[in-house]
Amino acid sequence: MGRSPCCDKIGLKKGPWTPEEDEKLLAHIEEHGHGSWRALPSKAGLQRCGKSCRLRWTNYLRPDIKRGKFSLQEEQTIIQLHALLGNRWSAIATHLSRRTDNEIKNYWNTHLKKRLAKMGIDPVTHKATNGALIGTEDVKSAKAAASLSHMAQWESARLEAEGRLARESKMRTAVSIPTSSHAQPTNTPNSTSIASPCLGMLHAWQGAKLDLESPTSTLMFIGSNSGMLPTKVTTSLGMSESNSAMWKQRSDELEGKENEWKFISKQKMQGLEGKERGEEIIGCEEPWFPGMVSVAACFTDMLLDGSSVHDTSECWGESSNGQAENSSQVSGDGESNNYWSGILGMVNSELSSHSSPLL
DNA sequence: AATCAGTCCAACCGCTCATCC
DNA sequence: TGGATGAGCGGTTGGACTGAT
Repeated sequence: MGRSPCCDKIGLKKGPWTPEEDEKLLAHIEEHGHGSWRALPSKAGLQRCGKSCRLRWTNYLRPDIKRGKFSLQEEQTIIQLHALLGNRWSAIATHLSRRTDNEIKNYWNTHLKKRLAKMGIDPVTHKATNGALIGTEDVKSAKAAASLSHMAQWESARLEAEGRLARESKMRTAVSIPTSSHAQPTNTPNSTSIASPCLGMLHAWQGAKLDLESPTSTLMFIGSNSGMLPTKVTTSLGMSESNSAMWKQRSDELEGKENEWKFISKQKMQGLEGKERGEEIIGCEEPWFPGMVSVAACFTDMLLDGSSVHDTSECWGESSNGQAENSSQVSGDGESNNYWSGILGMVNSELSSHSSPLL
């Protein structure tokens, strides 16, 4: 079963990377792109296996990686997506701004999982460990839980479809980008990792606007399966036209971010410490896409209880300020307590009572 | 100051999937 | 069609770091 480790070859180094190795890898990728990872080490003059080079690049050296503490919104997004997707870190990472799957996985295992467990929530099932749903024990909640499970499958399938679209798009982009020493390395994760946090949702929205029957469209699901399309909602995700413009603008900004590529790489090459430079240049504490979590909260709110579908444009209006107001949004009217409001409320209260390092 | 336990995270390993021939 | 190969993903490990005793 499986192949022998690629690093078993004699003479290949393992373990922590030295600054010199980082510099070699960066310089080579900047000039040539990574091409075949297996062939890269010899071309770059590294005594490493290609796999090790790829991991070092994708998890650490890539200039578009955002480092540092996770914001509250990022935490909430991770929790929500984990409830929907499970340990599919790469899928979760596509919805978080420039975070690597490895970083998200580490953060989940070292912080969020423990925090949920501490609060009496099973980090695997996202249910209270006593088996009862948070805050409720009635039939309605059980129904909602069943609904969540079913809808999570839909969402999972939708995300997979998005992923395929992203990969196809990336391949097309890689082909169309002119190859030169100044071009972004082809076939790197950057083209998607930069834009993906909102592109997934954007695609869903755009797809919904263009084709209401799209299999990857959330609207198709909401509309055709439950018939719950809110009348006040102008798009699948409850986006007003003004917010549509905001999204368009934001996506344009995202594309502009790619232009920072070479600049950031060069600064790293000048011997500046990667972490500091990365934060200084890239790091805006503002969430990459401020509406993301609010939308997710509204979406999951709808997932849990179709009857509670409300004017989701509220979420968009609120989300534009980029603040973490989710708990108030998803907490509902008090009677329709749902899963997310339970989790997010508890997370927020936990954070505030323990003076979270994020605050 | 020394020791220990807990935390954090970069890196590795093994597996699966996709692609090519 | 099936084997070989490349790439990606998720689980796990090990060492550095930090705080408590």
